[in-house]
Amino acid sequence: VICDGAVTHEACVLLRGFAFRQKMLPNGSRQILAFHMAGDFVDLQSLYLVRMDHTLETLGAALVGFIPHAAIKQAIAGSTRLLAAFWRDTLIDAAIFREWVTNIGQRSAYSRLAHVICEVAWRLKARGLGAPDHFRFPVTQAHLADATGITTVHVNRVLNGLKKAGLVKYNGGEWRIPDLSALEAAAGFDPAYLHSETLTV
Amino acid sequence: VICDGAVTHEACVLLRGFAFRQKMLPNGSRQILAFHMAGDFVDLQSLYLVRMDHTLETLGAALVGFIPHAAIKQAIAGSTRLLAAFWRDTLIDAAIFREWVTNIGQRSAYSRLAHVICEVAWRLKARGLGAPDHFRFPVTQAHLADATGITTVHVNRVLNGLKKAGLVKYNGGEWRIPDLSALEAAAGFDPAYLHSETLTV
DNA sequence: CGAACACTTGACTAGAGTCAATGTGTGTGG
DNA sequence: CCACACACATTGACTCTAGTCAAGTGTTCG
Repeated sequence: VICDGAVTHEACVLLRGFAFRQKMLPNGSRQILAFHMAGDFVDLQSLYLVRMDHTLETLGAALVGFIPHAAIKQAIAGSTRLLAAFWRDTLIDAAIFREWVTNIGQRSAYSRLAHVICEVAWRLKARGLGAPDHFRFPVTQAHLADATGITTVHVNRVLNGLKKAGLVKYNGGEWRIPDLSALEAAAGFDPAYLHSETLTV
Repeated sequence: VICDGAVTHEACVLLRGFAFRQKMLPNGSRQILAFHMAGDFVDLQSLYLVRMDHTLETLGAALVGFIPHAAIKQAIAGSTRLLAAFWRDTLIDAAIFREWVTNIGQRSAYSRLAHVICEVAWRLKARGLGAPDHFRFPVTQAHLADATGITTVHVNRVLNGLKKAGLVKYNGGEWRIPDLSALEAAAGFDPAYLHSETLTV
């Protein structure tokens, strides 16, 4: 959707489907920085960070809307509440990055994977997408590998471990989580960082 | 300075010294999320993310100022430029978190350490603190370990490797970098993510 | 049908962790 | 002023998690 290094004059919104942000390294490896789902104001940061420092890509078919920066700035100028909501949105993004740093830096491969799945489950739930224990999330194991900083081979093994432990079931992009709290325990997941508490605007 | 879970009504600024953000995990391990230096508006995010999801701590002696949220909001309401500058600041923080995710997720211990040191060197330079090849940065090896997601023992070994390669010299919080571009090469460092280009307010 | 892609599995390797001991400098109190 | 404690740094020996290499097995799709 938007490439690393690009200079943009409009922000984009994910209307349907999924997307993710990634950085490519000179040595060919890739780090996935975040996953996005329908309803995410994916690129608000471009408002003041005009040159992209990473790439935005969709995860399968998706519908993306673009809004000129000028229009957003005008809307913000007219509404303190809107400003607060938008700024807050970018701050939550940052909070999620912080949690990812922690996830990748401190947890075992097993917990890391569980954590990423928990996050997606929670965020989808918060948005009312999919059932509480069953949702669509079309990632390949290679995506999960690059998101967690482990290799695809190891993702495969660890994911099988999670499956054998009865914590997740997945099949072609369809995920089932029979017992979310058990998965959270395995992940060391604490949803506080998602800041989904009532807005204090 | 501010503890995880706390609810604040003022933001803080680092006037002198250094600080860092960290998350503690239930198992006792700790992840350092960012380092801050004199002049950083350390806690602007608290403006709209009132409950802290991590802890802010100083690195040795430091001077910290507090500004009530109400005062900031008032100032922002009166100046579009100020709003842009502040928002931008939090967005750069997020950009740095993204780079850290990449750093920890994809690079070797050797490059990771080099990368953290490069970042500090660049940010100090941008702010005119210390000489280009010589600065003060009072971290212990344990701090570096928790920042990069490796153990203190391994930090010690890797840091010795960097020292033997002639890339860094350090002594009780004093750092010397004889050849920054060589260190950058070892780190795979690209300063683009710091977004220090001229402000486009 | 065959190419491309995702997933799986096994065997081997290596980078980093763990455990444990020792060194070194600094500050404090008797 | 020395003894001691403490925090930080260093080193060695061993272990283990995760990476690498390589060979399959589906499965989809033109």
